[in-house]
Amino acid sequence: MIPDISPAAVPTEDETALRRTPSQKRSRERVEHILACATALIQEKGSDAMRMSEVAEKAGISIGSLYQYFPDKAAIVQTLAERYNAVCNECIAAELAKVTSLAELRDAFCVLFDIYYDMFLAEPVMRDIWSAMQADKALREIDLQQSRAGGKLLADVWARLVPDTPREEIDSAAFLIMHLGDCTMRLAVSVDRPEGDQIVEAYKRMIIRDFVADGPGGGAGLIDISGVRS
Amino acid sequence: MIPDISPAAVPTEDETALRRTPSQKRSRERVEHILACATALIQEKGSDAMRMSEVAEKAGISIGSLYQYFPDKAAIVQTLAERYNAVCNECIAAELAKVTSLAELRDAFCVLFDIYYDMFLAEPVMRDIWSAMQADKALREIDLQQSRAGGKLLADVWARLVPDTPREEIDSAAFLIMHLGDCTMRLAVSVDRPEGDQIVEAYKRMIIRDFVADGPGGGAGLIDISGVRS
DNA sequence: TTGCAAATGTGAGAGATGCTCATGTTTGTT
DNA sequence: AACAAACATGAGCATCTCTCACATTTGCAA
Repeated sequence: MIPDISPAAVPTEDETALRRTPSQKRSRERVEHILACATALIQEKGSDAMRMSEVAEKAGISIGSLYQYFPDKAAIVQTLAERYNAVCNECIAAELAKVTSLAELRDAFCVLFDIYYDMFLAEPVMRDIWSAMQADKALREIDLQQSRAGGKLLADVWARLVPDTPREEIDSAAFLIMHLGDCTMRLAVSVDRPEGDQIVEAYKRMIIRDFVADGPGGGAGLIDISGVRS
Repeated sequence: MIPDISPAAVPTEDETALRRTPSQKRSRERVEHILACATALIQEKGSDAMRMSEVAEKAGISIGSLYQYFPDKAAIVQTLAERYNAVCNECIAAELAKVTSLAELRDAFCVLFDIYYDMFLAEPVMRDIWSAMQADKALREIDLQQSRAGGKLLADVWARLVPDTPREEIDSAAFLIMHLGDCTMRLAVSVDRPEGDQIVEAYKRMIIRDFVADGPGGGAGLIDISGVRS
């Protein structure tokens, strides 16, 4: 049920963080191998404690070869992050593709966040990488872009279901929902299991209210509710 | 309106991160001075780029004296973070103290998040410190504790207003609300101004629905809503 | 097959930074 | 005045990221 998220499962797309695009087969495999070794080391001791010399040693290559492809340590983290993000976006797009009503949107979100939660639980490396990204200004930008990308997917669907709402408001609400979804998942996996489950459920309930078609402010609760002071 | 949040304004409380508790007046002042200089450097270039040698130089002391009081670089960040957190908790407590109804709770939250947002806008150092904390496992724990502390303040008030709700559910919902409030603020100050304002407003609307006394699921929306699949 | 340029591989070491420790100085107390 | 405890110092150790001059391999054309 959880999508395969291992580095090997997500082949080279953009890889904007690479220093040189490997053209020969040997070096293309090498890049994959480096990423796999780095992932293992991050899982073992965390990306902060992971040393570039260790990555090279584990991959059976020299430190110089490592830097041939990755301009710095952050580039490894960035590449892994982009691959994880791509997987997440595919999940989101797949789940939203079926939606044709607010009720379905509600259901899709429940499923989506369950998958998301399971992915985070199964892949501690994802958490570590996110932490590492927060410390670096350039990498933080990537995290924002990811929330924006997910938000756009949601906003496109949502806008069709509530056509009379200003697109700008939908956009920022969708952006916020996706970003806080991320935050919730990371919070949930940071605490012990039963509490983490409760937290995910609480977030789902919170968001779902904004997709409910009936009731006051129906379908646009997050976007426009009367009686709220600005 | 924004509380004074400069290091000097929040005198020594616990300072659990200090290596040695300064007993003489000279060294107590020195610790304050170190923190002030560190704050200035973080504001100038970020905590990651801040060098321990720079802190010592700016404070006019030797590198050895610096390490006399702070066991490592993270301890400086931690001390500043604890002080900021203390200020935030005082704000929360002050705002919640007046609350005697769900409607007042709703208003208190609007005010609280406005203050919070202004604080983040006025103090870029707070953002930087939070980023630095995320990269370090021990410091991340402090961030969680902060959300828990704020959540407890909220839960105590909330539990009185909806007495028939299981305390456990209130706790995790309150924890989540405070934590996501933090996340929202940091998101809001990471984007350009008008969008940041919209994001804060959207979060307030989202949370407020759960404090609204009338309407379906009134007063406990986040905690228990019928028809939600688990 | 041979020759050659481009691609790839190598690792010693330069440069930078967090932090220690042996030693010197100041403070408060008797 | 004498002494212990607190405080201050900075050269230097340990560690880590990343570079660069040089060696090797690959793909391809003659």
